[in-house]
Amino acid sequence: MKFSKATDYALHALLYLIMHNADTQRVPVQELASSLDVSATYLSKVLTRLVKANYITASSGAKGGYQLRKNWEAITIYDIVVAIDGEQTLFEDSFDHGEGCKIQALMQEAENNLLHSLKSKSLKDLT
Amino acid sequence: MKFSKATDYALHALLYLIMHNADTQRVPVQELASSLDVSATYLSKVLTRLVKANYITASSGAKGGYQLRKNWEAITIYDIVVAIDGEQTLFEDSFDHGEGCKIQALMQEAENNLLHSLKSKSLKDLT
DNA sequence: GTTATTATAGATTCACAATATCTTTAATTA
DNA sequence: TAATTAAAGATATTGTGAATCTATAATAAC
Repeated sequence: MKFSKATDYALHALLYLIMHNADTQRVPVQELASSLDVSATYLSKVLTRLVKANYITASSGAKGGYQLRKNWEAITIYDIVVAIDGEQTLFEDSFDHGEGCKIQALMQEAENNLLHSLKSKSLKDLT
Repeated sequence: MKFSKATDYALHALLYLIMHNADTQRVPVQELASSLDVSATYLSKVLTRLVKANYITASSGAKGGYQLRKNWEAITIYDIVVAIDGEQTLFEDSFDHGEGCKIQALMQEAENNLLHSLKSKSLKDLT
């Protein structure tokens, strides 16, 4: 019952981009990695998922790096979590008790409260 | 970002106890394990945590087994989760950004919504 | 008391996924 | 062409949940 480190890395990297006006500038992963004091190649792997999901852009070559998209403020925390960790549900019931399983219903409701909260917050709220 | 199987096992074992009037009768782990089709020794380890936390009782020897306590209806799902998985927080921030870290605040709030929901449901809601 | 039954504890193994590193390749700029 | 940077692939490392096995302790029935 934990979020992944990768999600933590992603959120903090995004925060760095936001704080450094990276909607107009590009930031190489080296800079991000040393700022967070984590492995650059691993962080790169994480950020690539955000690129794939179209939440940030990346460009190779000199003066390249990662960059926020224009609409970055609207991206929700939920979006980031899903892009990194996937959509796996928090509670996987090993027992198939069918529709009426109250345990599953109950856990599902709790999880929905979490997800709803994550959906209600966006990157704008980090500023 | 998942609950443990152990919690799943525990909840379903409790449900079995509830459904079999185990507030007056004792149910050996063998019966529970075969009902859920899981390892008996492992399930025993899980249930022992509930015993330690005083949510159920156990007695050794012939005619022994696990039994609900009188006040079982008031036990919340949160209680069970904590007894099994511990109180570890869902989001462990690797970066110490101090009090003002908005990422942490935000994730904490989302997590609180989950926990509040788990606290608002009790074993009585499984009946 | 003896035997059978049951939970508990300890040690250990197993399996798998997250995390991390290394190396190569592709893209881009100067 | 040379330098810089992201992406991809392969592989290693690690941590830990899950599970098993064995031994011990407690209890009931006889």
